[in-house]
Amino acid sequence: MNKDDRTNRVPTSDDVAELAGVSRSAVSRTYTAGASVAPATREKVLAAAKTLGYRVNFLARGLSQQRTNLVAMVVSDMENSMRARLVECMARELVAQGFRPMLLPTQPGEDVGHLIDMMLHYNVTGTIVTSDTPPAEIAQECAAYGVPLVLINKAEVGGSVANVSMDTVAAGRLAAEEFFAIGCKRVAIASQRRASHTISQRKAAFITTCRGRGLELVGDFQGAVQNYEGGVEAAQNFLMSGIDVDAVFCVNDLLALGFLDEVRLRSSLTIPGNLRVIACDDIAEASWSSYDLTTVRQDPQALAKAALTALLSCLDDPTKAQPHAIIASELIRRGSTAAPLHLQENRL
Amino acid sequence: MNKDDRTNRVPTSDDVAELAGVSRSAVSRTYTAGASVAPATREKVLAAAKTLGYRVNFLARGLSQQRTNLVAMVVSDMENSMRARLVECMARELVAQGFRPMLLPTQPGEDVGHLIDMMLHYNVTGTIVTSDTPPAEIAQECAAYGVPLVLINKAEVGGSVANVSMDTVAAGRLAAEEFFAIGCKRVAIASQRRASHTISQRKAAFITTCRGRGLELVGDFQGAVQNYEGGVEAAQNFLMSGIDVDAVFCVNDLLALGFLDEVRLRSSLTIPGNLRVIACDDIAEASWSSYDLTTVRQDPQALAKAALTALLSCLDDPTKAQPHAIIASELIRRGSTAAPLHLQENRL
DNA sequence: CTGAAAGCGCTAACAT
DNA sequence: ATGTTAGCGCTTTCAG
Repeated sequence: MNKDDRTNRVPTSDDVAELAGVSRSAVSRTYTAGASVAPATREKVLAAAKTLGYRVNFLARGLSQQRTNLVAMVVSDMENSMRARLVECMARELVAQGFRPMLLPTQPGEDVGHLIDMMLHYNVTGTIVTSDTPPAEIAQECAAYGVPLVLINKAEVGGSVANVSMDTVAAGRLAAEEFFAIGCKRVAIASQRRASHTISQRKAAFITTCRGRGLELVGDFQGAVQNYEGGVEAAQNFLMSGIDVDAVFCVNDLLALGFLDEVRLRSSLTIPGNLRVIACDDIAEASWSSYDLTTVRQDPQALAKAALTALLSCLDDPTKAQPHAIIASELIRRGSTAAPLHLQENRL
Repeated sequence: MNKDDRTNRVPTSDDVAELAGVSRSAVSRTYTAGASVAPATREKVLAAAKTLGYRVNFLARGLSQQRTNLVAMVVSDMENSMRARLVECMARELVAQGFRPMLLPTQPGEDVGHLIDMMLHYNVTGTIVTSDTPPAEIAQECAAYGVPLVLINKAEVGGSVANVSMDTVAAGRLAAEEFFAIGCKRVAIASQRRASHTISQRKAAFITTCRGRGLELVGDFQGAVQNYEGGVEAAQNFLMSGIDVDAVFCVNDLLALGFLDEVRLRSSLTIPGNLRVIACDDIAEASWSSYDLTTVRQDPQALAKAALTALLSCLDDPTKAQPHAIIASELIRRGSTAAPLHLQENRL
């Protein structure tokens, strides 16, 4: 009567052991890859577990193994569908590899300390950061507590932390090359005021290539934030400036959509007739027929896979050099840069 | 030398106790709300903890308290920015209340058993489902293992499970009322083939109200899925049908965007000139100037808050009746239903 | 108010 | 191959 009042409780390995007539260790071994259990006992255990509805408690396991397999995902700005996709891909990859993603949303001005607390309280096995949050603090704490950290599209911290990012240099270059190829002469940039490292790199590469190709850079029109509204604001600044421009390089798709909408709403400029536009990311909206935006694709799945590989490498050997991966960029040509007819013929 | 080789390890309550010259219990009590600790010892503990960089290990705590505060969020279809927002809001709410969201992405055809395994392995304190995954299995398992479950926008299971949803009936009604108010006569629906419960309710309410107001329902044009491509497909079916229509009710915004784009691309119909459109959700894209879509707002934050309230209620007293909440809907009037001039005057 | 001791569910030496 | 034992880090009676 003492042991049987465990009615309706979630079963433990003890319960299974008892029912199967073996020891707790036997049960444990049954669920440990590469342990030595006799097929017979293994069967008994599995049978007992099945009738009881037993599942290993990973938290208890984590406690004794010192490894929870919980991975913190620090994320901000999920409004941007690029971010949302990345989060989804990342979560999928993690789950597929036996990890569990703990979603930690941040906001730009938020207290990072709180975030760190949360991860450390739960003994996360690793951390992945893909937010606009300054990761310096996080990096420091993670290092102090021995938690592997992987940064996605955030190289600010320098070489000291594992990171994975798209090829930002190629992105800027591809855009400039394309503008050159379709015969543009006077180009501009649409960006956000407080540019991140990624954005600065894209811009720098774009500018360098423009110089090399003899394209004249006539302006950098900015919005406050890197989103739709930022694009609207950038377009307003562009239109007010009255500057004559052939082509605009937008630092990301979401901003580009706002830019396009505002230009079409407030001016008589047509795209690609009077103005060609290239952006970065290739979010779903970019391919919608209202936008049909030429863009430099950033593959969220590839990014997620690479991030996981980096994490595994850190886990495997923490003393090893921090891995750095760069995901190839690819130009996706769409309507916003449809070439003038005489050039289209040339390109056949 | 035996205890001091714990160099560079993450500190435990034992370490803190030793440094503070108290027992482990004292340390524990310091971090337990409403425990009785002398202010003096409390100070000593906090000081020691600070110098050591100690944080309570919530997993170990969870093990002894039988409560992890981990909450599983089962999510599918994050492409839809409504979902992405909801996930973000939900995660924020959870974190704010001391829970930690474990993100479990699913895909339509995926194995639910695997999902359940994952939650149960980690002894989640609760589960929130906002996916298109049939929750019947999940509901069953959660009930079997005593894990509180809250469904968002999924009432299929009936009254047996806690759920929170927007007012779908009002949504359909508001749309129909508005079409009536602006003088439409022949209305249609754009939807997806395999309609969920939510969608069916919206449609039913729309149809009922149309009947009541004497609006003629002339068709239900469908796409395969409830997304942009589904909207495109629905529009193609609509255009091919050649049926003359005043107004179209789209079952959600994302689908509406595809519908609008395709209609504008493939026909000479203008919106709202020849065709008025109302949808549901009020995602960010709906307000973009390319779309300017009238829609019935679904407030993700309110939904998230309500879901959390429901979860807390279940946690508080599992025997209590499962809470059901309905979030009010609101019609957001935009350009896609701009009324004819003579009616606009009437409405001043 | 405080410390000792038992226990949460599991794993990992160590014997056997 | 299997059972015994000693933890993993923390909370919580129970004495004092």
